[in-house]
Amino acid sequence: MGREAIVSSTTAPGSPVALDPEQACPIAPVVDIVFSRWTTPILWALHEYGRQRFVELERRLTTITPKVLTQRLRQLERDGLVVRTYHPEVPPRVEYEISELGRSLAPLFATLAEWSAVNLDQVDQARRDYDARQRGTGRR
Amino acid sequence: MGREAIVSSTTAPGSPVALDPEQACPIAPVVDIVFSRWTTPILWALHEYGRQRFVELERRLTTITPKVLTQRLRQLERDGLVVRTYHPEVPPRVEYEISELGRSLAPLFATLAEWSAVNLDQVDQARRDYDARQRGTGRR
DNA sequence: CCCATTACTTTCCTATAGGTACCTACTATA
DNA sequence: TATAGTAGGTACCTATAGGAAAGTAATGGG
Repeated sequence: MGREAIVSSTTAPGSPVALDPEQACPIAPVVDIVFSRWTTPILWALHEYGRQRFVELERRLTTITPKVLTQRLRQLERDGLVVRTYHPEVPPRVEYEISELGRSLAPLFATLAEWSAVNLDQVDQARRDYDARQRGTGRR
Repeated sequence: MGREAIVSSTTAPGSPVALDPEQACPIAPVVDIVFSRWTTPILWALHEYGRQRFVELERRLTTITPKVLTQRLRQLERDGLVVRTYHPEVPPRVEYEISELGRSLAPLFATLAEWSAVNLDQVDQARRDYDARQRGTGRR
């Protein structure tokens, strides 16, 4: 999600007040941090399967490239959501696990999983209905 | 997020089992539907401020273009999360509101807002710490 | 006539996350 | 020697969501 600064705040009377980004959508920064193609699955895997090595994550998240896995893990480490532990061994041994802060996302993930289980079918159905409608009359 | 089909499922014994996308991250489809640059703020505004016209949303979400607003609203309508109501008037009057299905996202949004309020500062702090560490020693 | 309102539409461009393909370093083992 | 393991690094390319800028249609009012 974008992160540009938006100057607050006024428009003509009677029309909606244009809001600064925090009020426009206070959850935008979290969404930006946690939800993307690979960040979410990485966090999910660490939550689900616990502490593991780079190559374990790589295998588990089958189609991810080492490049992207590295990038995402670095960012997650920087955000404080993941802890990286280096072991001076050969072959190299580096382990990743969810941090305290990262673990605080667990209720959120649970809510998402719940919503997914209960409602995704309805989204699919809505899409089918919408597409059928589009094939009939045009938009009004 | 990507949605490519991944063939399940086996690797050598003792190593993590590569999973199909649903098990790899069951929340990925929801994330794909709900969380993006403009989808999330649109849903948030409709939840927060209720039924409103295109131009009201546009003004509220200050920097969004009519093109993108239209696209996102179309997709949200298609997903069944938003209801569009056309009024045969001049000037044109079209209103958008959250659907039943869309309203079921409210607990999720509340959890996100809560996490945001409580934890974003820690993310900022973690980033500062990480960056300071990077400026000191290199990575080990 | 011009300007205003509303809800879009169209064309072209940009930014960036991710993808592709190759590579490095350091052992350990056959 | 080659191959294996691990954790990455580098250069270039691609796909796509979003951005920029122009436009349309149908009134209504000054």
